[in-house]
Amino acid sequence: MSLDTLIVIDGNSLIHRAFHAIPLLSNSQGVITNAVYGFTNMILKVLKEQDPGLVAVAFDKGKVTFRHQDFADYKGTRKATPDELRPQFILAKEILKAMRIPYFELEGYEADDLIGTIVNQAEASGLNILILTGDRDALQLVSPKTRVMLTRKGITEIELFDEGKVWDRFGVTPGQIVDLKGLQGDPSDNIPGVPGIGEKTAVALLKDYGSVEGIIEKIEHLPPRFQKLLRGKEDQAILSKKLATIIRDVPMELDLSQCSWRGPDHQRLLEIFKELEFKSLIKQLTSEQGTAKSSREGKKKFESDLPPLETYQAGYQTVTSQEDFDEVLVQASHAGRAAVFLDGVRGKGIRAVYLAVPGQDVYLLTVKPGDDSSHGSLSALKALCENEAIKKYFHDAKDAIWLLHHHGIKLQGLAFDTMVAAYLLNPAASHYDLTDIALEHLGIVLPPEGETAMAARAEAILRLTEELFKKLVQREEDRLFIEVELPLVAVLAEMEMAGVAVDKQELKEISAELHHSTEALAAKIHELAGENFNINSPKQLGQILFDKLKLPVYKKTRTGYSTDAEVLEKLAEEHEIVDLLLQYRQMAKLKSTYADGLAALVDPQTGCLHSTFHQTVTATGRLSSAEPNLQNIPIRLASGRRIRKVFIPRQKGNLILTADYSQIELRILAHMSQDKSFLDAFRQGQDIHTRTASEVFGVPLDQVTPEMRNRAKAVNFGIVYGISDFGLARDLKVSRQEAKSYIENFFARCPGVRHYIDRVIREARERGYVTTLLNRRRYLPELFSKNFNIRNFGERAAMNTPIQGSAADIIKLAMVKISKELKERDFATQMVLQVHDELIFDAPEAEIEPLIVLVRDCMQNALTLDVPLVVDIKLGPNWYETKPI
DNA sequence: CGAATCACG
DNA sequence: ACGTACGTGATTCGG
Repeated sequence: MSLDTLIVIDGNSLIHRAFHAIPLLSNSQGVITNAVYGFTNMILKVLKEQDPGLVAVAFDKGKVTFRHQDFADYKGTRKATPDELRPQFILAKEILKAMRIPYFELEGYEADDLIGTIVNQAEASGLNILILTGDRDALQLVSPKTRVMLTRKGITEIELFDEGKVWDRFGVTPGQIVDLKGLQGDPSDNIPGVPGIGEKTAVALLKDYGSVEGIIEKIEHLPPRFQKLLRGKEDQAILSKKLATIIRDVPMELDLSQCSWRGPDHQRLLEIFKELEFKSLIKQLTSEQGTAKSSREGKKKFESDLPPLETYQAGYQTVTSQEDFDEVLVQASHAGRAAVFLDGVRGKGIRAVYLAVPGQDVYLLTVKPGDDSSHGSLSALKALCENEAIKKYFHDAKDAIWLLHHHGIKLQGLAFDTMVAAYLLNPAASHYDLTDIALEHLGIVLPPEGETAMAARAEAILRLTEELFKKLVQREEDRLFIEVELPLVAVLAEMEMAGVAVDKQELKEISAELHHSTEALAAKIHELAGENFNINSPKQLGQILFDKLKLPVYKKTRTGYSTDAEVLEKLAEEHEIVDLLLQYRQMAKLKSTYADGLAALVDPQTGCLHSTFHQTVTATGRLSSAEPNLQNIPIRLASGRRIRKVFIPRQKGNLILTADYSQIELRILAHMSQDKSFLDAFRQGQDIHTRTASEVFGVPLDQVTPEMRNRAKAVNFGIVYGISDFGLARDLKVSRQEAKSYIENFFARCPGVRHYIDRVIREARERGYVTTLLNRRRYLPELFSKNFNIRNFGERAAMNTPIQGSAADIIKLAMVKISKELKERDFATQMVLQVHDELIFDAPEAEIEPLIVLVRDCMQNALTLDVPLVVDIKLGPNWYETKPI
């Protein structure tokens, strides 16, 4: 803590900087907060780092300053303050009040001048001064006692200027900064300076003559070309200097004791941060509170004279004896429900159990090392979790199931998952941390660490369960949650834990082969290039192709030449290296991502890959798969398809069975649009792409050529994605004109689809969201963007989400049904993977026949549409060799 | 840690 | 006149 340090902040400068550096953020009420967020963030950071004894902020006030009286065009190039920014000044001042930092403004003066005046007085008092600003003009105030912290590009980085640094950077003393500006001018303030004189000249002249006045006085001694530039511009130079000069004697009452800083009013600050939804700042504030206690002495005053932070605290009792465990169980049993927070790490086990029982305290059941589920707290946990009559609420129940599984406990009676519920309420969020959703839905701040914090989490899960369920009911998403998403949690957990068996030997062989192919290809590529370079580096590759070999540049990326497959294919005729590159890329991808990538993740215990299926990631309702991603195993090219050979049944006598929905998205489109042609095609069992070709090209079904069918297929895809002639043209490699005519023909023959698309977009604009067949909801704020591209994106997403999301609804429903049936009927078959429209099973040969009936029935009848749902089933000794039955 | 690239539905 | 398909995850490079 430096009691004799004063920090002076240029409020206007920082807020403007932040406004332009940060994209327009807003809270859920639509209040735009980007500038005030950046401003607050920066101030907090500096206060934390410098820990000053005194702080003050200065703002501009009034439209006309004395500078305008001298020079009407002063700041003439400045644009009016944007509408999004103006209200943020008020917010910033509110925050300053909460931080108990005084701010100054005076009619007719700029922030700079107030800063100059404050600095002058503070220097006289012997204080050390730090000025925080984005405005280089402030550098003129640098002195032995005063330094300037200048924000660099963006706002996160700060550069500290003392006298030496100013000299190093500009070649002048701080006092000469105004002379520099008088000569050079400043376009951003519309200060003219002397035309023709730039930084170099100005610095050289000042070195010799000291100041603008000095130069003018000795104008005769100057080299003729400088004389020419300066003659007649003397007044302009003097005026420019005056405009750039910060005045230091603004007539204001200033008592530096006003500026002494006692730290913020945490409670008020937290209120504002909550209102503005500054989650990261809230976290920062709360965690500082947590650590402040143990930190150095200077912080003590924070504790003594400030109210405690209003974080959410839950009372809790630590339970250790067997009698108490029993008592907790009785209470939970009596209540019929309990929220469970497990403190533990997947794969390592549970450290502690926190139970929130309605009407009771939170209970902490500590787990002693060596405890297992046969005695101690874990046996109580087992009794609780395996009792189906007691409803259990979790946040991220799938993770809990894994943790429980580690201790041999099988969860029964899962009744709520706050993470999944929060996802349904807003599938667009990037994450669903308990802390974040507690803040969003309950308005409480969870403390960051410690037993109290964990107890608070259990309590929060209990309260969130009530709140989120209420919201789901309001949205009519409660059935989707109860009947699909919640039971799916357990299904996914089981799939993950079972994993899919892998032929490690085969994987090794593939890797070795790919090693040889890539090495050989790389050697040839280097030879053709005439030098060795890193083929994996798009930058180096671009230099070889376009600088050295002079191949034509069709496409550039933001950072340089594009070298993607599309570009390389165009260049194939130009140079023989190109085809080798395409092959190399293919092989390298297969090796690193698949052969080696998968091998590294095989569980040595089980010989299986245990992917994680994420249920709260996509905006549309689909699942995603990670570590490894088993939803993008190659199939399109023969070379990659081989990878599927390594996915095998877990034991001898088992087979791989796959079941995929045929054209599910287009069937959903037919159902939702009620388009005559689409309904008819599916009801007749026609090939949908052939049917579309027949419509688009105006020929009978039996005269559709493969070429026509292919183009129609792309049109159908385009419809699902939110078509554009440009995209279709690129995909089909036909002219934009031609693509456009396909689309026009399509809509002419399928008016139901056009009307459907129009309706979806209209409703999305009216309501702000779109829905799926099972009422899954996605908000699309992009529809209201002023940015053309973002708005168009919103419209395409509005068309696509009901289709993609409904397909997700249907397969999820099928998964739940299948899993239930398999269990009830005691099948040994294991569902192992889901790939969006396909399910993969590892099944004993003896079960295949009934399994086919079961799977087909569950999938085709998951939901009744106005067209049939068709499922194709294949069977084989591995995922590669599955054949239609 | 973002950008580029490429694998899937 | 804008610049373009929708939804994901992994690897690699290089600032």
